[in-house]
Amino acid sequence: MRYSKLLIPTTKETPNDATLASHIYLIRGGFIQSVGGSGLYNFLPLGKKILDKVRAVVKEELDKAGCQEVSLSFVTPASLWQESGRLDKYGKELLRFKDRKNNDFILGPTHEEMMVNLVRQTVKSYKQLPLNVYQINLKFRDEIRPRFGLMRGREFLMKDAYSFHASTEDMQREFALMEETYKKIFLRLGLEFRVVEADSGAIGGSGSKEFMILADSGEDTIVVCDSCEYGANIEAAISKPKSYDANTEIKIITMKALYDDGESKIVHFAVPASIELQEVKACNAVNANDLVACDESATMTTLIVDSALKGLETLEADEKSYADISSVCEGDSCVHCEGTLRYTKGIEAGHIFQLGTQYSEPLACNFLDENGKSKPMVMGTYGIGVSRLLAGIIEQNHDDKGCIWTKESAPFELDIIVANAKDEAQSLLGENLYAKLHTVRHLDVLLDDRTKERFGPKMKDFELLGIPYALVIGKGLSEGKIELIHRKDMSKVEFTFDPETIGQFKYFDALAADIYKYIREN
RNA sequence: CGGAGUGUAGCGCAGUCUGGUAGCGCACCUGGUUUGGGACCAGGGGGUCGAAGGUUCGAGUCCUUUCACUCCGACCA
Repeated sequence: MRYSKLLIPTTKETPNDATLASHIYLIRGGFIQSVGGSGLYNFLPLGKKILDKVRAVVKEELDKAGCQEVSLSFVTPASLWQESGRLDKYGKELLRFKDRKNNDFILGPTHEEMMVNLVRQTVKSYKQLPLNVYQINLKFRDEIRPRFGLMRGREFLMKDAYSFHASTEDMQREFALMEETYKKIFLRLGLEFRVVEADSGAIGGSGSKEFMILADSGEDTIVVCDSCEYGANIEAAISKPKSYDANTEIKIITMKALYDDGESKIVHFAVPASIELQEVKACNAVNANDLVACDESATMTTLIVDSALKGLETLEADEKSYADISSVCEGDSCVHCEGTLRYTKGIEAGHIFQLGTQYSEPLACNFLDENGKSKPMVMGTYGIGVSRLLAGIIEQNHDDKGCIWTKESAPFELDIIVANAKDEAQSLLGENLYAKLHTVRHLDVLLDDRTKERFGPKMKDFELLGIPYALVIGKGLSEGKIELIHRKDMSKVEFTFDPETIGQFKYFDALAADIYKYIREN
């Protein structure tokens, strides 16, 4: 494509609300445009192109794994959510509205209900199972505080897959297959990532794993082992139990636990004084929806003691129990291999869950087994934040000049920069190499043929856009030299030819072949 | 929802304290010069100053109300 014809509104100035590299460069590179409303973005031509490429990678790998793509209605009747019981539970993130007949609707933040509804109407027999259906569609979550551009928008593109099985074993087999499939997707996109054990949160279920893109700007803290594969979100991380003696100083934390039905109760947690309480673990230990800070209370009715202290403390309470509620610290030992655990930051870009029958039971998504007996289907659910992946790729691949897209995500494979588009020889070579590489060899080439820009801005735009290679046709031309620049490290390779042959079409083919070969082999 | 802040041209900002013709940089348009690292000269277009109400001869500026957005905390792909 020709730069002169494309809508690529790059800017020199940074938008004032952007702090994260991905946010800054996606806006400055003209990939996306803020809509003004918070957490809402338009995708401009280049952003859309990248989104489609990333989406294609996701689709290809899922299809290879036997998943089937569908597309669910974005607007969801509220009655379905009433059925699953989530309408009241989900809270303000769920955007609700009415149509002209005063019927209630929501914009889907996730689509378990819709997908279960699809399947329960069409699948009746064990012979039709297993089934894994997915869609890559918009989601809307009315986030309390959207921020960081595509990292946490209110409207975002997500791949959500749902699998349906006749047995837990078969669901677990699919869960493992999805884990492998996700790894392939993340590898193809050129991401450095880690699969970690996670807390299931609002989606529910057990045995969930998160796919974390490693980046300092990540919002999640993850615990990783330096000698084995073990990794876990800090919310779910465990370490080798530490030993304490009776003299260990103990601290007690008082919190208020909130429950579904609006009830709440004061709970006390006891952990070694040197260790932090892990709130998510603590919350799970009392089966609460949420824990909030509250004033200290001397009367202990409900007490949860960290299991590491079992038998060592002398605390008394009406209701006393033990649970793992302590935070894993850096330097702790791995439960699997004696290695040392350390913290790192990650961006949650994928999450896979073993759901069981949590949705199939209330929504009566049943099938008849070999004995003609009706049973709820066993489900798994698997998500990838597709638009978030774009942000993640840039968080991991950028420098102070701009984006550095990975091979499968780059908006173009090559940027042919004609340094001075009014120079006839330069322009001629640019046009002909473009024809040879793009039209004949099907390399995805951007021809920077702009006559109004000089060399400087063209280089700046190349750096900002993060195209893997630039071919610079400029001053060296009269000596038979053109340069290929690697965006990643800005290193240069020269291609030479006899300057006498400039203008003779047949020689372009050999040059184009050299360049093509070089790009494909590096 | 708690705390802090900001709304003035497409973007980034000044002007508000002390009321008196709405400005600057970038971007954009025209002409010319330039052409390997965000060029230069000359000319030009673009604003209900977030909104509503009030005070005043006169409001971007003062008063009241309201809306939106951003940043820091608790939730999420």
